[in-house]
Amino acid sequence: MKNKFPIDVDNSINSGQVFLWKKDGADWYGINGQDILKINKNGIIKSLTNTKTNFFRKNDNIQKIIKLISKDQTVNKAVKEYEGLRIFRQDPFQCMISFIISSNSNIQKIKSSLEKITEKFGKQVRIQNKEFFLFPEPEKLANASINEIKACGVGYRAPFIKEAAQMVTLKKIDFKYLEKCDYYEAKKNICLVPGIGNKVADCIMLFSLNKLEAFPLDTWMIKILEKYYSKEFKIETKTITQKQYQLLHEKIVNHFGPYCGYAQQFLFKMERENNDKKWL
DNA sequence: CCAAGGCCTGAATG
DNA sequence: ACATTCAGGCCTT
Repeated sequence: MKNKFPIDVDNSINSGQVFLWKKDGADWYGINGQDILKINKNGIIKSLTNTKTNFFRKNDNIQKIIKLISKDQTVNKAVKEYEGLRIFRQDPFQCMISFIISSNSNIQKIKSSLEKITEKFGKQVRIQNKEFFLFPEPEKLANASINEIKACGVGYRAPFIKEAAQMVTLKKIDFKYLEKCDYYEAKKNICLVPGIGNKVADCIMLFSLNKLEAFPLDTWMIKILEKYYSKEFKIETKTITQKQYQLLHEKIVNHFGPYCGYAQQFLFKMERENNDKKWL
């Protein structure tokens, strides 16, 4: 049986949601927490450590989701252009650290920092004659010194990373719980971590905690809202304040529906590509 | 509640 | 060359 909605692997990987993926020939290899994933040219995903994974979010009814978000004409255009773009379900701890690092940075730099972190703190493994570094366990980063973390090029975010890892080891952040509770409760909790504000929290929730109503509002999305949605979502203030972010999000869920996170991913991809932004 | 400024870093820009 | 700007924000004042 052929999948009517195949995943566009290249575009999905190059859409700013994951950073530790490398292409080798026709195959992609990626680090996902303590797992190594391989996606072949036919789009078949496999865990090289034989771990159960739902990286491709196979429970999403993508047909229904795309139908719903495509009611919006701009999203509809983006969907047609990047049909196979998908949201992955990644390891929450890795996702959290990745997006703490992402703030006020750029994709190349995020990638380089994360690679250094895996090389310095992650377990080295050899599988299928290839070398990999897993993502470090929370304990490892929680016990690292600020300077060791800084050596990975993360700058002032180093103490955030350490403290975030500590909160995970101390169960002040419990990903299992955050997955179960609703969007608002999860957000309230995750924003207690230093270095995590509205935008980073939304990324973590959308990409790793199964919260498809998360709609990360970064500078690009604000530009998009101003460009295509100046009537629907009027931006009142110069900078997006806490209050503004909340109000905007409510209007956005109302407009795009409960799967607005997918809408965001399509819009973001489209606008970045239109501006010739590099992903690596 | 909002605006403004600082912040690590390194690639890109002038 | 060398200085300045900018990059998928956050936090403090």
